[in-house]
Amino acid sequence: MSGSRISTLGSALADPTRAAALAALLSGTAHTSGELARACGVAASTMSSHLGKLVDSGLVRVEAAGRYRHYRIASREVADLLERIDEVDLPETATPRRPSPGRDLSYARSCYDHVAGQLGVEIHDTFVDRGWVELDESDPNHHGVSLTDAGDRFLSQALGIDVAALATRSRRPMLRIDIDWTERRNHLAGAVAAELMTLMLEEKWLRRRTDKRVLTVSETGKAKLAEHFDIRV
Amino acid sequence: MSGSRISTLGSALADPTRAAALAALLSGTAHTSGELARACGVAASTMSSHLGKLVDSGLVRVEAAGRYRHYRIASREVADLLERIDEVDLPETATPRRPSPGRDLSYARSCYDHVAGQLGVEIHDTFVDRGWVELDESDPNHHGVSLTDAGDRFLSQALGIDVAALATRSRRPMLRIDIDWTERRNHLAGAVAAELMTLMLEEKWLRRRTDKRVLTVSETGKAKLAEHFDIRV
DNA sequence: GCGTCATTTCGACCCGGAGCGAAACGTGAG
DNA sequence: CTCACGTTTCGCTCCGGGTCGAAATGACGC
Repeated sequence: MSGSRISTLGSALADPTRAAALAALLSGTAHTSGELARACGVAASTMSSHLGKLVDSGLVRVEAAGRYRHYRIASREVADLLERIDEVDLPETATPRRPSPGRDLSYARSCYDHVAGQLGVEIHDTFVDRGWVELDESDPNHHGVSLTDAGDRFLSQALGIDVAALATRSRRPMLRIDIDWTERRNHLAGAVAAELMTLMLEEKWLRRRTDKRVLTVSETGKAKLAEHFDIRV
Repeated sequence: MSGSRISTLGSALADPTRAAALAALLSGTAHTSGELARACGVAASTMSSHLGKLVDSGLVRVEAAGRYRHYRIASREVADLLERIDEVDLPETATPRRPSPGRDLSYARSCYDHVAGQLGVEIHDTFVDRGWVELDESDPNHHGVSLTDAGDRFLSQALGIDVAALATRSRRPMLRIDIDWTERRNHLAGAVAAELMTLMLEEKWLRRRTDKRVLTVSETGKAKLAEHFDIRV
């Protein structure tokens, strides 16, 4: 039955060490087996065993690279799922009141290759409010989100992102919306969102912290976010 | 770290018996401890232990009812998450080619309280194609989906569903879209979708099979689906 | 070829937890 | 009150799997 699928995936997620490895990989960057072993505080052999299970389960994919092996999350779909699991609201969990330490840590973070967290939500809202995105009805079977002319203009003139060029060199969807309807917190994903985060990192608006998923906003970033998105950090 | 949340939830899902119990509960109806024990083929004491863990994890909620105790999925959000986990495409899993036995079994099924599966997708597509739903921009902080006048008219005239009355007696969102962007398969959820499925069951368009999640389309249903939604089963 | 280094495989240990039956608890019926 | 029945708790067994160190494998550089 379908239940066995759930338990199989659940088993893969059940171990704290594997979950820590996945959390590290959720930054979107690949890591070697040794890096992950050190990061999670276990022996290399232990991490090797865990990574084997994660690969078998289909959550993680591995590429040979000389004498190293690079592990990464298998797909954006998997990354999205893991983020959703990480954020789902479990009613009975006595809600450990995470506003205190949680606010700063979760204000901005990366989800695979795009910006999520509160900052991701605010960027999304700006795109919607200013009419830079619209529901794409052109193809009846493709209820996606597409960039408006105004959105395209903003990206090229203000940020120097050439969406047309991006489309030619990347086959993935240009723009998606990762949605959490129950929380009414959406953020942008897809190639454009990935490019946007890359730019923010390269231009040093954002910096990765030691925990690779957490992003901090620099002084430059505060100014730029206010200038371009009217976001006050 | 956030990883521990994932592993906690993973542990709750890791056991096949617990997964089977969750699958049974995903039909949206409540079940007693004994029913679930028989359905999953384990002793009552074993199921009691599993249900205790599921309640502790926040996935399941329980209500005392005389000398019975009714267990149900904790929230729609949890049901949505479980459905997503159940359907996520794990690349390396050697994709067991599910079209053969999967097609019939998954054509129509219930997800908590609304119709999902291929039929759910087709109903959603009809609502979109005919302009019965639209992106709700009225409240800038509420990027939901709302029924258009045409949609409201269809529901009341063709099916006798009074959306205004529904809104007064139910505080939950009238309409949501459960989205799987990567698969481009969306289906309708929310109070209206729940009411729609209830009507289809009462009017015997659909019938629950022994596996409570699976729905079969009756002859009446085929005619009605063709008439109202132009869906050929 | 040989040493080095990252990684995986093997063997041994041990703890968590899934399973059952029996007994205890709680509620409803007579 | 007492019995019947659904459910939970307890005590127990047993298996799976997470952990490590040691040894084997595979690549690179000299």
